[in-house]
Amino acid sequence: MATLPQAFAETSATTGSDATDSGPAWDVIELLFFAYRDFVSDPDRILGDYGFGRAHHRVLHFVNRQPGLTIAELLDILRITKQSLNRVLKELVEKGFIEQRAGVADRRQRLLFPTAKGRELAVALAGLQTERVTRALADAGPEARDAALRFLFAMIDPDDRTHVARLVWNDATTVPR
Amino acid sequence: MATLPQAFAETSATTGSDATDSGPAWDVIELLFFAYRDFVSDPDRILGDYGFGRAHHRVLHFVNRQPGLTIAELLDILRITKQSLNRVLKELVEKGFIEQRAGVADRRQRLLFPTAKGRELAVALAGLQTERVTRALADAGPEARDAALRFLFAMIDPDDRTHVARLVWNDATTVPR
DNA sequence: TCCGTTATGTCAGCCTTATTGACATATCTC
DNA sequence: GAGATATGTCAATAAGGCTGACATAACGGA
Repeated sequence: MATLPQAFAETSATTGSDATDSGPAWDVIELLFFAYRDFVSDPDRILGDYGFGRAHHRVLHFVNRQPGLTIAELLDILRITKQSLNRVLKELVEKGFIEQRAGVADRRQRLLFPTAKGRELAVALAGLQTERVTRALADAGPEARDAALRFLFAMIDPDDRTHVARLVWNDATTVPR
Repeated sequence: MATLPQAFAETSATTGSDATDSGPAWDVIELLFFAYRDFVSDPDRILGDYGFGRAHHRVLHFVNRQPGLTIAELLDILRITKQSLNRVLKELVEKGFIEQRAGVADRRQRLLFPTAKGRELAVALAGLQTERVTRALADAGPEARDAALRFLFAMIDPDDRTHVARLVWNDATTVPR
């Protein structure tokens, strides 16, 4: 299991796990920064080969995970403007990684689906990140997994948690209604 | 304590905590995305008032945490080019949030220090993020804290962990050598 | 059927944050 | 004194975001 520096244990023991107002949580803030910095850096090389960036990755990821996703749902997940989304989405469609189909019940909607090529790339990218995650979980000890997931989930805006929970844990694909 | 959806418990029970190659770790990947998305969004409003962006936040944060930081060290932490750093750093200096002093032993170095104003802003921004972190840790249960920290630490590139550990847990300020 | 609303697309312009490449200056070290 | 190092700077470019305005098609209720 991962060994943390002595100073870590001290801080941990001193402040305990209570949420006393003992100043900023520098350690958590910084570890989140560094963890995320390295986490998103993995896919970069592959993405470069296709002329894609991180924005494309995010779009492809969620379309792959929720086939039939609408533009509006995607905008809500990514929290960007439709103009920004449209640029990267257009490129993903042009290069054959994502397909659009008109909604069945509501034909104004454009439902987004990954192509075979799109699924492949999405899974390859997720694979890279999974390597890091898996190694980290192994490193952090068996009991860390649930705790880490609970922590990450609790970091999300309360209003959004139901929505996120549905995205993350419902395998049910978003099918044209 | 935070209640996770039924599906979470099922996945958790099914896959256990072993690192069997059971496909991409979609849940961890996505929770990291959502947690970080909301985590960095908190300071945005305040930053806007000063005409600053997230890049300024990162620079100010680490200078405040490591007074006497050199340009080279900052570049290594942020993983950006010196040109990118210089733009935001210049603005932070011009607006009186950061001061530069020549190194004592090596006068080529520019040591970076926060001003009183700089410390205030850095602490205010960290305070916002600490609120979220504290609430999340409380939500996730007392035993989650150490596990979450171990997980985040283990997500960092192995080569970088010693360096990060020094930054995060050594309270010793980086003093002009 | 008509009308207001909704889902999406698009044009134009702008900002922030990053990049590469080239070159300059001061200082350190041998 | 010579080469390496720490930093600064100019110029051009790209990626990814933004606001605002306007267009189109389809939905849905009166």
